[in-house]
Amino acid sequence: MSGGSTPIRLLLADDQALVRGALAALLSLEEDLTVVAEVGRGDEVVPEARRSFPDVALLDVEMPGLDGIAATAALRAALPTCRVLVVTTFGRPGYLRRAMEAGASGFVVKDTPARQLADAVRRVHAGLRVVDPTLAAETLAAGVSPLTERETEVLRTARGGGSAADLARALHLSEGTVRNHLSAAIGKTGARNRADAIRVAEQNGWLLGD
Amino acid sequence: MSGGSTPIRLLLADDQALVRGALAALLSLEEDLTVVAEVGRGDEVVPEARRSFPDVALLDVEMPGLDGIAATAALRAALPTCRVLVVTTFGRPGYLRRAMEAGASGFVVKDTPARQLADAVRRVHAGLRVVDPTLAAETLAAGVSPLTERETEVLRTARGGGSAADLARALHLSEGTVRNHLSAAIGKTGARNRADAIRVAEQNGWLLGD
DNA sequence: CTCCGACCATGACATTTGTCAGGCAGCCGG
DNA sequence: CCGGCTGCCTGACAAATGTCATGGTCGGAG
Repeated sequence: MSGGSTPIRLLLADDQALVRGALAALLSLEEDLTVVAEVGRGDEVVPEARRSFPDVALLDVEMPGLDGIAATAALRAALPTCRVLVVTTFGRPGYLRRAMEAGASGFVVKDTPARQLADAVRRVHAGLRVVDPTLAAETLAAGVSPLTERETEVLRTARGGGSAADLARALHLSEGTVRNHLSAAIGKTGARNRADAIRVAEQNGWLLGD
Repeated sequence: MSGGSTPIRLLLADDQALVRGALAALLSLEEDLTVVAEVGRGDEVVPEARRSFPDVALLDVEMPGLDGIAATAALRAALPTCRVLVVTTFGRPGYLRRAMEAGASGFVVKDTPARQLADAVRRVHAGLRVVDPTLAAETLAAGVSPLTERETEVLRTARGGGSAADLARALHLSEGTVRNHLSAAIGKTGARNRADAIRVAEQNGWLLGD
């Protein structure tokens, strides 16, 4: 399969060192793959990529510094020839959508069989797109976020657990306005209360952006 | 290090197939270690262990079927000679305490360096205990759960997101009583409201039991 | 036995939260 | 220009949530 040609150069980004190292070990077993860089933070992806010039970058979504989606966009801008394969724990529908919009070539969840990962890397490197079909269906079903910008912002701030008055102060709004945005979000998500709405929105990946 | 003696037999349990496979690849690089079984659910640990007789079991905490703590206890009861090393994503203070109480010999979080994992396995196999020192300190600081049995039960049920009336019906209590338990929990956790209290309790691993 | 403390349970009360109708600004198609 | 639409903001009202004082039960210490 690999012949004698140059191996595919990989960059790994995952905040859990153990997983990162384990993935490196797994992928290094393949003759046609070589891991040239590992980082543990999203904001280290581009600087490291500039040094090591990988062909494919495997990025986790949940990372400190910069999330995997933002890192994808930054990397695509800095090194357009480098393909991105997003490898994540949670198959949140919105994650897939955002990742593809940011320029990722593939999206794989961490409970896919280990043997398929190397193939996914090869396909991405060959210019193909790789997505979990089940997840793709869910993404289409869930659709794009129904939340308006303000609603999203309020929900995101509300994750901290503060009261409506706290949110109002943080966002420079009236307390009533905050409650109204929350109410709208509750209605749109089909939730029963504030906490529930936050859960639903998070599960669908609607709280990602800035 | 390994010489010519029999290698240490390992069982791996993690719900994320990719991580499981990657860990297997990582550990298989060591001459004195051999992975004899892999499972993706907590309730498969004991049956599989009865077949393959591992020397050390690496268990994740978050697993479907049976959580890693319960699996630890079950495995210790079924095969007392098999040591358990818990490998988890979250360094929740309560997790460590519960794991050790359940009979685990070691506790490692997934952002420890990959190279240390094999050593941890060897130490556990040799009868030593392995714990992340930072986490051990946090555990002592956080102390044992201050929540009473009922409070814990109410909080756990409240995770679903239902209203106080729903909880009252589910637990066969008066609505006022439910609110009172919640209020007590809020006070003890230092939280500002119900949702916040749930977060704090979860972070500390106080919501594990049945 | 009696007291004491811990836990559980309950209803009354104040605060917070969720809902609603309505006002304001921008934007688009006619 | 105008009506219709969407999103943002606000205050008033009803419903939920959180707090408190109180009483009941059980088990251990004195």
